[in-house]
Amino acid sequence: MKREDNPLKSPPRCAHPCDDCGLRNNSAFLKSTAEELDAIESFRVGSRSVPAGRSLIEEHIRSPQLFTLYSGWAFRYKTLTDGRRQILNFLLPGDFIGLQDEFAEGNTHGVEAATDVTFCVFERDKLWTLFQRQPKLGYDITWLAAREEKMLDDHLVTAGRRNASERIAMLLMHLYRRAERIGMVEDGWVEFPFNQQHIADALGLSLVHTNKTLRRLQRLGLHKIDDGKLRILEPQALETLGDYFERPLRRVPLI
Amino acid sequence: MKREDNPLKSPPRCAHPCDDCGLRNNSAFLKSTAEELDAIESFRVGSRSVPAGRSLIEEHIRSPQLFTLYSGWAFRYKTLTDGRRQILNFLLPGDFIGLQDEFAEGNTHGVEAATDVTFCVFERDKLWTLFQRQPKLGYDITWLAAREEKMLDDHLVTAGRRNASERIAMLLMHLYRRAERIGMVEDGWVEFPFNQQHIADALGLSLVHTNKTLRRLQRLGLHKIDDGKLRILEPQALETLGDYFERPLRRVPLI
DNA sequence: CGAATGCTTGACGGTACTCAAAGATTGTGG
DNA sequence: CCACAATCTTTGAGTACCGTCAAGCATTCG
Repeated sequence: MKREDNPLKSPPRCAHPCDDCGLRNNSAFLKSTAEELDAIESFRVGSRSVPAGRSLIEEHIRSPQLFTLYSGWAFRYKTLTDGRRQILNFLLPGDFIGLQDEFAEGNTHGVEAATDVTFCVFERDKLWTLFQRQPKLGYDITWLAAREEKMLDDHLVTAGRRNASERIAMLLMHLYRRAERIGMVEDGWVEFPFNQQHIADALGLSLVHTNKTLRRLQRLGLHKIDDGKLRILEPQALETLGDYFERPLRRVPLI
Repeated sequence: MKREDNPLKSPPRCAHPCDDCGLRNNSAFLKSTAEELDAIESFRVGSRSVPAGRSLIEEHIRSPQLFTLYSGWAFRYKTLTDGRRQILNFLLPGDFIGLQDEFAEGNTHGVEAATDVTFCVFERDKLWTLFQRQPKLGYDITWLAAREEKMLDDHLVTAGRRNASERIAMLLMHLYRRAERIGMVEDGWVEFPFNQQHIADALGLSLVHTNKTLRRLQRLGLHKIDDGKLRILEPQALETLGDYFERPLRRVPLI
């Protein structure tokens, strides 16, 4: 008998085997075969939790492990030596974490929990074995990497070529759509555990200017952020302003 | 008897089989086994050339093919609907191109040749077959994707958190180091087929401001750009200014 | 030699940054 | 339960970095 808990709503636990994984019932993800689940199971070495504000991966230290986020919000970031921080992207349940430093010596990203998070842990050294045993899962991982690169492309366009209000419009729609896709929206509200410094660091803006721009869009009635939750009031207006239209989202593989 | 031409120096031609590939003699790349070469060979459907300034991949059109750049410089970019362009990254021989739109409907990047380029063409539909037949090559492709994502991370930090001179310092060092790695530096000079508009679009700056900043760094004696070639005069100064230190570069797989 | 492309420079303006300080909210300990 | 600290948000003032506009110059090419 499966427990089928939903990590998005109930307190997460992931001690159970992958074929009983609450996230896998989510319609945003592709189904895996029994053999694939088996391979994932032996790739996985356990699960961990980290409270909001703490690190999953310390910057500049190559983690010997890979993760799949199971519940909560996190983000990847890098900092310059004088402390300026850039958030690279935001992580939601199902996101596969850590592939980027497959080869880097130092100079790696950090990953921080924005809410309390739970995640599955995989041994990096077993990655190659996984590719051998189940090429399909290797293909899936590549697919996930390509998808994340695509998101980075969009963020780079944002940071490079959009002005402040366009940036904010783009980010809000992006995050909302992604959360919506995996069923994290309830009554039009999404959990939004980011403060204005996070938004500023993601968009390459200063805190003050972020505040003023955010406030202006909210006064215009385009969105609302309240009590750690986000609501989109005028999706079309925000999409047009940000010149950002989320393409139809396919089902995504889950490792 | 192998021809062993060097695509970096002599006029490129790639009608010959992969085990006779000029690029594979380059010490920047990992050696492949005979079986791998065989698999790559059957994955490949031919080679093509495109003159400077023309497209390898049209923006917004999902290419049914994947490429490996064989000779020359190219770049990936995206444009907003009002024409603002952002260059996402630069492509050198050995770079694998097109994985990013593995799933995107429209909304894809464009790829343009900066010099005359030659590249190998692969059938996207055969990618999965390749993973099955040679998981190692699948692993390599993932590796390449992760590496490119890492470069995007760095560019995002640049666009988001560095000022104009820091951006330029970072970009010049980045491009120089990458070109150097595959032996494209001769007497301290690298082919540099980019105009100031390219640099501006890569860094998220205006043309005018790019010009003034570039000029200032050149007057300071940090670098020289002349006749389509770049020379780094003060690598340390540029690295410090850009807060960007290229990590030791490993050998890279070549598909 | 005129057109096209790219580089350079100056003038001016605005978007976004910095500095500063005052609310608002939350958490903590006495 | 209140006081105080800590964190985050908000607002104002002044500034600067960078963008836009405009025009001149250099080089290439047909």
